[in-house]
Amino acid sequence: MNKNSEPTIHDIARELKISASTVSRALNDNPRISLKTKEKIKAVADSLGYRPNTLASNLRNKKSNTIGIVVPLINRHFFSSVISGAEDVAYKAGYTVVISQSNDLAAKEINIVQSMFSNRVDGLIISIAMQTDTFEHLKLFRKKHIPLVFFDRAVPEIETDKIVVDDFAGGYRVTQHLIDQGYKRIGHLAGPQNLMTYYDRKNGYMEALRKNSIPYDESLVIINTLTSDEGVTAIQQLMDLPHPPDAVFCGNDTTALSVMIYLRDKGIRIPEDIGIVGFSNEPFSKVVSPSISTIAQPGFIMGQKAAELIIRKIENKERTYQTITLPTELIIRESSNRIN
Amino acid sequence: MNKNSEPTIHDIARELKISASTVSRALNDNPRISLKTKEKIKAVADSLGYRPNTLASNLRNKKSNTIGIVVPLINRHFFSSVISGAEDVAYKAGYTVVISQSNDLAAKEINIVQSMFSNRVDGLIISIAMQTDTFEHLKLFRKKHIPLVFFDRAVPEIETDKIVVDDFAGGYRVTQHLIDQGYKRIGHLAGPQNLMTYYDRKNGYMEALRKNSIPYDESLVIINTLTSDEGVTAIQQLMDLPHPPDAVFCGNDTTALSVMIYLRDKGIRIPEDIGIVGFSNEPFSKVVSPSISTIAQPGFIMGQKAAELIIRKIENKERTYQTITLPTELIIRESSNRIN
DNA sequence: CAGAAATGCGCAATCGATTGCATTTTTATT
DNA sequence: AATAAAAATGCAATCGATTGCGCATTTCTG
Repeated sequence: MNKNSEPTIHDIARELKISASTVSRALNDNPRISLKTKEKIKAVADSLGYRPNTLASNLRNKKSNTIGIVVPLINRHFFSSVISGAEDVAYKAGYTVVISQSNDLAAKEINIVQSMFSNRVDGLIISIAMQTDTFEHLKLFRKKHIPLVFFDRAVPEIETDKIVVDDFAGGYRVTQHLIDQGYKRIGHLAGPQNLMTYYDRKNGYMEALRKNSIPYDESLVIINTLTSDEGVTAIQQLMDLPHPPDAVFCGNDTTALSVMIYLRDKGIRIPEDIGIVGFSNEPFSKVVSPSISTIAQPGFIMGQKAAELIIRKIENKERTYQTITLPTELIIRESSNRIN
Repeated sequence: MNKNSEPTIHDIARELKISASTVSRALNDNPRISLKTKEKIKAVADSLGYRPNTLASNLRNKKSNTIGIVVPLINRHFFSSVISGAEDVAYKAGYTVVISQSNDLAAKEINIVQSMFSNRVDGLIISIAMQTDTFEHLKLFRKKHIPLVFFDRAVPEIETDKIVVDDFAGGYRVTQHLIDQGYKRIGHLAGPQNLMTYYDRKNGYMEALRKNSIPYDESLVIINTLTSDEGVTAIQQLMDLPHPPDAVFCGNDTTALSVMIYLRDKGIRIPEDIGIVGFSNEPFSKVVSPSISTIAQPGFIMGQKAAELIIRKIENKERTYQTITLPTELIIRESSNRIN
């Protein structure tokens, strides 16, 4: 073997004066090779410190054993949980996971997806960027029959596997819970309505009102991008109403928190005076005081399911697509619990 | 070209009745090919929907343009921040990032690292698992001259690039701060001492005591793996001492929080009765009540630096190793501030 | 206008592992 | 012992892109 390069099956073959084919088969436990030969080969492989070159193997097998994951931002709890869950399953199934973040920019997302294609990933798991509005880069995967799974933020017009949470039910349950707690005027901080997730949450909210014969009051619903600051602006606006709300369903935990801090500073008690519920069950929601009632989205499980699904597709060539809707869980904490 | 497989440079060559070499050179803008030919080739490549097969290219070039990152757990703010920063830099430099998590298990870490080797990553960025105590799998990278960068949790006995935070200074500053706040008996929840990070934090703590002529009391220092539960066990043990501490420097924010919750339930006031400081500035530490004083570790920046460093090594073959120590920042919040 | 120099391109080997088919070796059978 | 059958192994092509070397064509030089 060449001095400064890795040993290959040919080096092993030369050492034993046999052919590389035999070495390859032996290392893959092919029954056509006798046990005795296998043992000799494995011994030499060990002594040479041989490690198979996955690149070569992948090229020949036209399979990279790699799954691509694209998220808006790695450094966000929900997404990193999904990644963690997916990595977990993928690893156990012998797959490597390559990860990129779109930073919520369509241009970067397109780049990433194409690069993953060139890297011949066996499948792609993606939650699209907020900005993304063309989908040619994703249709490419469909066209080439490379498994594609959306999670959380899916593209309705692309028919493929999807894993989402039941945002509608989540919004519904939050609202019903607030009603059950005796709150009468329930406001809602909603996210961008072009994203199905936020759209569905709001619809769930509206449906719960309807079911309880509570008239829908548009002035109680504010739509923004749900940042901390926008939460403050929104709650100010709500509290300035002639009839301010006595409960607010916040589109995420971030705004729930900023709303709570604002109200606390105004001397308004939570949950006695105003009930607050968030969404997503961010780690902090459990530990702030008062703790924030919220909807748990099973990020880790979503990741696991996404990986399981895509691996089934990669390996079985199933041709039917499914949309898995994971149930959400309402976690009742202090911020909305004034009965018990 | 074969019906159900991707077009290759040979397909382009056949189409134009030229050789694959020319196509390859044209697509790589090799000056040996005339402009006219290049244009023709690129036109055909486009019309065929050609995408280079990175696997083949990587095999031939013995370079995967891939950087491996191994962290204990993806789904943790500090680590996901590092990943995010590293991905950012790597992407801009044309590298793909593959990620795995060791779950703090040595066995899995060894597996992952070997698999990354087989995948021929061009470099490896790693923060070792708590459990890891043999380093052959990492020495392999050194032996083969594949760039290796440690971040946060480094291995002293392996000479390579390292990016760490100044844990010693962090521990020192936390302790000095508690002393400045008038706390007299300062305990410490330390992490596994085989990890330099925790070892250094503890040494910083001890040094600050020494500088302030406070005798070191071994019974005030508890070493465990800093989980939430172990935080509780530890604080119980400390409070059961004949002379319990009036302040605790917790090795991370997780234990700081569980300690605080335990004390609160016991009716002990923070920071009046006991001062608490954590480490790492987890997102929740700012928003819990009382908010937790802590040490900020610049995760995103560490990731960026790590990626920059490893890319320089990959591309320049620098042979000198450096240890970059990033400064830490003491963030004083409510849990330890009883003077102002 | 012959010869030199530059330009443009192709041949074939290479990267390392895999595999269909062929060949050799061993074992079993008559 | 001869032959069939079974077992073990080798040959050579392949995956797709890259590149050193060489050949052919064009352009330049004196």
